[in-house]
Amino acid sequence: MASTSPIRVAEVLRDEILNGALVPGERLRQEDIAARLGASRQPVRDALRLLEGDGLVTLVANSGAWVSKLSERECDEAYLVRERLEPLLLSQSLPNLNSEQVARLAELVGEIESSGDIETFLRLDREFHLLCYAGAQPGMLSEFVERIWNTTQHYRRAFAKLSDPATSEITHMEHHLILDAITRRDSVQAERALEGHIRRTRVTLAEHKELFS
Amino acid sequence: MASTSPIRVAEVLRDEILNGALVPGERLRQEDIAARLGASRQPVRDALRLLEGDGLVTLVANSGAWVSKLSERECDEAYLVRERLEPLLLSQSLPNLNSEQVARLAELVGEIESSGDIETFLRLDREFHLLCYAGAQPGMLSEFVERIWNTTQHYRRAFAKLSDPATSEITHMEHHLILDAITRRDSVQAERALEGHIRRTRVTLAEHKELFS
DNA sequence: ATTGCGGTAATTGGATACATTGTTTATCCT
DNA sequence: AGGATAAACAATGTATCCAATTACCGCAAT
Repeated sequence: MASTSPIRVAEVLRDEILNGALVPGERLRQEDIAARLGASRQPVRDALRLLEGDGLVTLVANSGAWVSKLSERECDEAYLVRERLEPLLLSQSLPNLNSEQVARLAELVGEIESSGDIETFLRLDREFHLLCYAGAQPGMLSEFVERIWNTTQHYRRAFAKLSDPATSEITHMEHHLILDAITRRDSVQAERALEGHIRRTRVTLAEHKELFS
Repeated sequence: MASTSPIRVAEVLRDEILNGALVPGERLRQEDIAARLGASRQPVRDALRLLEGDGLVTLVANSGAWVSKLSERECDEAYLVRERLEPLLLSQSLPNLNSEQVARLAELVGEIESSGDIETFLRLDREFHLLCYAGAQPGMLSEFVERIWNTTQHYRRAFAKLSDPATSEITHMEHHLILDAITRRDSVQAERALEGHIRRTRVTLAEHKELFS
């Protein structure tokens, strides 16, 4: 079954939002997108509604569409929610993670540590965290978590750009601790390590108000 | 600023889904809705996308739209997420709840206890819980919570229909305990009482697999 | 120089017609 | 009678056009 135009258009726009080609606050004109992606305006409108549902686009009736921005408060809230939901998702995933997945997680921890540029770090970091959750059944919980990852992507990129080496070192240690608990199948410890990692990131992020100008 | 057709159509459909006029699994034909609500098909499609974003409608490309169903597992997951998120939301709300709101909560606890029919109970119960959160800033967290309340509405109705008096008595006591902690502005206790209430509901719900036939 | 108002242009909203896809029904063959 | 295939039908997807709304620009008044 081929996917319909709105879904394809939404995927292109979502990728562009996540990779930084489209930035928060940027205007999205239906006609521009339609011309660029070779569709008519109707499917583009449909696609924008899909992305609105994902929190990535803000539609204003009779005015237009914009890539969504997050205020500092909203970003802090996103991290508070992550602290609550991701350990739960990890606990659901852990019993079902197979040995290949755990081996890949170990590789990722190493690769993240030696990653040289921001984009590689972001990609690997995302892969690590989402792979931790891969053993869980798809559903509302994983949708919420993915939604938060997507809506905070821009701010994680900006944050990574100004992180100092000491903070990066802490991040790497935290990843090791999460991995260790996963490897030992210690769900309680894995949840605690993950919650602490997210909380420490939130607190560190709160020291950089200039990200939200 | 008058709201546009898709938003109005979505509101009507959302109300019908929440009040039980439309039930999970029911087919939603674009032409039927368009004729019934006096719009053309385009705004109806838009509205269905909006409701899809809310989790209330399931769209299948080239096939159609249905009121979403929840499996037993999904419903359990929704309650697990509630256990994590609603105490957080309550903690954000509590400092800002004013005395009128707290007085209304006290009224509601009484009204819920003396409610005679299922629909009144559902309405008041919902009002109680959402009013507990009214002091929090709108954002992702409150959107997630509202989304869960809406997607589980049908199952809460079905559950309320077969609840025995002993379970109802426990529910009323739990409401009292939540109210007491709120009245005293004891955030830690309020969160605990709420988490326990939700968890006990989840566990009780899990004993009724027939709800998910 | 600033503010307010009116008109116009740009863009979005919605209706309608045609295209496409999936399901159902009818027909043919074994 | 049962299965396979083709045609018809129903519903969704998309293109196009007209309607409606908002934002912007220019001009006049203070």
